[in-house]
This record gives sequence, C-alpha cells and structure tokens, in this order.
Amino acid sequence: MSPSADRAAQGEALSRAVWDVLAQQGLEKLTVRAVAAAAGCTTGLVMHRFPNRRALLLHARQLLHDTTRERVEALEAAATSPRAALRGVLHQGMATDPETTNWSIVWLGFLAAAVADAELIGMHRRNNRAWRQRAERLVAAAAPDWPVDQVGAVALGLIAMTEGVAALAAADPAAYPADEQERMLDAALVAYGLGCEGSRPS
Amino acid sequence: MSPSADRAAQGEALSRAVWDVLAQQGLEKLTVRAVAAAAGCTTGLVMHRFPNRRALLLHARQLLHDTTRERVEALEAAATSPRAALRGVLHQGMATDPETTNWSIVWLGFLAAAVADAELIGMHRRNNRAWRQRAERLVAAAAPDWPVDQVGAVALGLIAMTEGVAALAAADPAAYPADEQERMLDAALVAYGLGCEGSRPS
DNA sequence: GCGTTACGGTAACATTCGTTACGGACATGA
DNA sequence: TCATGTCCGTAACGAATGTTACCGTAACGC
Repeated sequence: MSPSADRAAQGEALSRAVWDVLAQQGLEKLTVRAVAAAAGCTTGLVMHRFPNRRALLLHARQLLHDTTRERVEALEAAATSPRAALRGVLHQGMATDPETTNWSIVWLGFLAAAVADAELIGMHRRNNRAWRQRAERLVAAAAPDWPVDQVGAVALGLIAMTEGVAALAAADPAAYPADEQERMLDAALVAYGLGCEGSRPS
Repeated sequence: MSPSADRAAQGEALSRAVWDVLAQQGLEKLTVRAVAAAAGCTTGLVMHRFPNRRALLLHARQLLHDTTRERVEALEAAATSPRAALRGVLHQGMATDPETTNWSIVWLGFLAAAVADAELIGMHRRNNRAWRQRAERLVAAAAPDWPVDQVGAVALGLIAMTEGVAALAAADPAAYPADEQERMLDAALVAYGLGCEGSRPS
C-alpha cells in the first residue's frame, strides 16, 4: 500500500477513535491521550498525523458527515419508491440500534463542541443545510403536487422530528425503544399524507 | 433577608452564571474560574457554596428544569383551550428568540455533559420523562377520543420535533428563523388533526 | 469596646492538559 | 556495511484545571 494511503488510513482510524471516546466518555474526556489510547497508539502518532487537537476533531467531524452521507445515498438508491426512499432515509437518522445510538451521541458531542468553535459550527451548518435540502428533495419527490411552502414545512418537521427523537433515544434508550420511534415516524408520515407500504398501519 | 435565603440566592446566581458560560463559551470552557468570572466573584465563593464542580453543575441543571417547568405550567394555566395549551407549551420548547435559543444551547450542553455522568443523565431522564408525560396529557386533552397508542405516537412526534428544531435553530439561527419553526409546528398540528385558532392556516 | 465567628478573597497545591523536543528503531540505497 | 531519512514512542515543558489551605475583614453578641 502506498504511504499516502497508509497515512489516510491512520487518520481514519484516529477519527474512529475520536468517535469512540466521544460516545463512551463524553466531550469533557475527549483528550489527545484518550484518543490515542482508544486507537491503540501513543500521543506521538496522533500529533504526527494532525498538527493539533482541533485539526483532529475537524477531520473526525468531516469524516462523520461523509460516512453518513454515503450511507444515506446508498439507502436512497436502493429504495423502490420515492416514499420508501423518504422513510428509509429518515429512519436511519433515528437511534434505533446501538450503532445509530452511538452516532447520535457523537453527533450531540460535536454539536456541543461547536458552540465555541467557528470552524466546527461552520461545518455543522454546511452539512445540516445539505441534509435539509436532501429531505426537501425527497419530500417533493414523494408528493409532487405540493406547493413549495408545504414541502419545506413538512420536510423541516420530519428532519426535526428524527433528529429530536435520536437525541432523546440516545440519552434514554430504555424509554424510547426502536418500535416506538418507528410508530412515531409512520404516524407522522401518514398524518402528512406521505405513508407508504413500508409503514405498518397497525 | 435571612442568611439561608442569601445563600440560596447566591446559588441561583451561580447557576445562572453556569448557563451563561455554557451558552457563550461552550462545555469545554465551563470551568470554575469562568463561572466565577461570569458571576462577578472569585473561585473562593463558588467553592464555599458548592463542595465541588459537579455539585455546581447538578444544581444548575436542576434549576434549569425547575425554571422551565414553572414557565410551562404558567403557559398551560393561561391557555384558553386544550389545543391552545398544547400549542403554547410546544412553542416555548423551540428556539424562536434569543432567550429560548440560549436555553436550547444550554440544554444541549448539559446533555453532552451527561454522557459520562450518571447523576446528570439520571436527572435528564427524570425530567424528560415528566416532560413527555405532560405532552401526552396535553395531547389527550386536545383529542379526547383518541386511543392511547395514537396519543403516545403523536405526543412523541411533537416533542421530538420541537426538541429537534430547537437544536437545529440553536446551531444555525439564520437558517431556521422563528416563522419557519412556527409554520412547521402548525403544519404538524394540522396534519395530526390538532390545529387550533392560534394556528394561522395561510 | 472587644473578642468571636462566619464569610469570601488570595495564593498555592497536585494533576492533567496540549504541545514540543528528542531519541531510538527500522527500512532503504549505494 | 554503513549512511540516511522516515516513522513513532518517550519524556518533558508550560499552561490551565479542580481543589485546598490560609488570611484579612466585617458583622454580631456581650
């Protein structure tokens, strides 16, 4: 393998370690030493890959976004109808299993870290606006005859609902099991007039 | 004023300083010195009021919950109909002005801090379950003939939506202005069949 | 008026943080 | 075989953190 690919793979492994620390120890314990320990190396390797701690966090944040975007695009491409695509994409945004729950915790950690970091908040806004546009495009495809106002309001309601329930379920998994989240999502899609075959009515 | 009331007032002022630091500097800068500076005192006073930093955070977290609960109860008591009560209570959960935006940022900060703190996560769960029960009670009052399943799914959808849009708007106020949040909320209430006079149809 | 006591500010403590400098291990090429 | 350069672990540095100990001061009781 080429040395540059090696370096990129190391950067990816370190970003994954950032996610692990963020999910299991929280933002306050997200230190360079904790990341190195999670990655199975020392702080020396970390500081040779990234100029400083912020660069490490920014890389991990961007990689998180790229990963979720690829997953969403695969879901969208594999869907059999516009409404199924909408439901599938929204469904992966909730916290219905340990994996998505971890992603939600990491997402919350990055958001809290972005409060005082202009670059992190900028990345969040770019990524979130793209995510919102995707939702609007999916809603418009699922309801082609709606006016743009309604598309916007419904798409906003759906992404806000999934982000919100993901945060709630991440913080209290026992109180928000997967099937309750799914019932919530399907009830909302049916109420908006966007129900599809994948949604169980009863 | 009695000395015990003085002490309580000081604790409240310090908790308010915790909120300020959390909203303006983020969780990573939430140090005892930063809180003391925001409160206009020194670290000595802080450490005389609270045994340690965690106790300060726990007190601020509980005071935040108590404050929002009182505000919500006042809104609910002043409402002219069950549906207006539901809408008013949900509306204050969004981030539609600088004050509620600040509260949303603080809420996110506490949630991120609770990841690795058993007591903070316990407080969050107690408070959030009470909040969810209130929403279910309001929905049941607004739609008395609904089965409990529907009440639960719709109430969950509504609180998830408002929490989610509060987080989105707190992180990107320019992209989520107040009127878009309100249109989102009213569209959801109408879609669920819970629209009221306070909701403008156009 | 004076001793006492509670209150709060100052300064120091040990620890932990991000970051830097240094040194050894290993591969490569002549 | 040896010089060279890369890679990464080790150890140290200064700064910042939570916490503690100490000291001045102002209010209160007698």
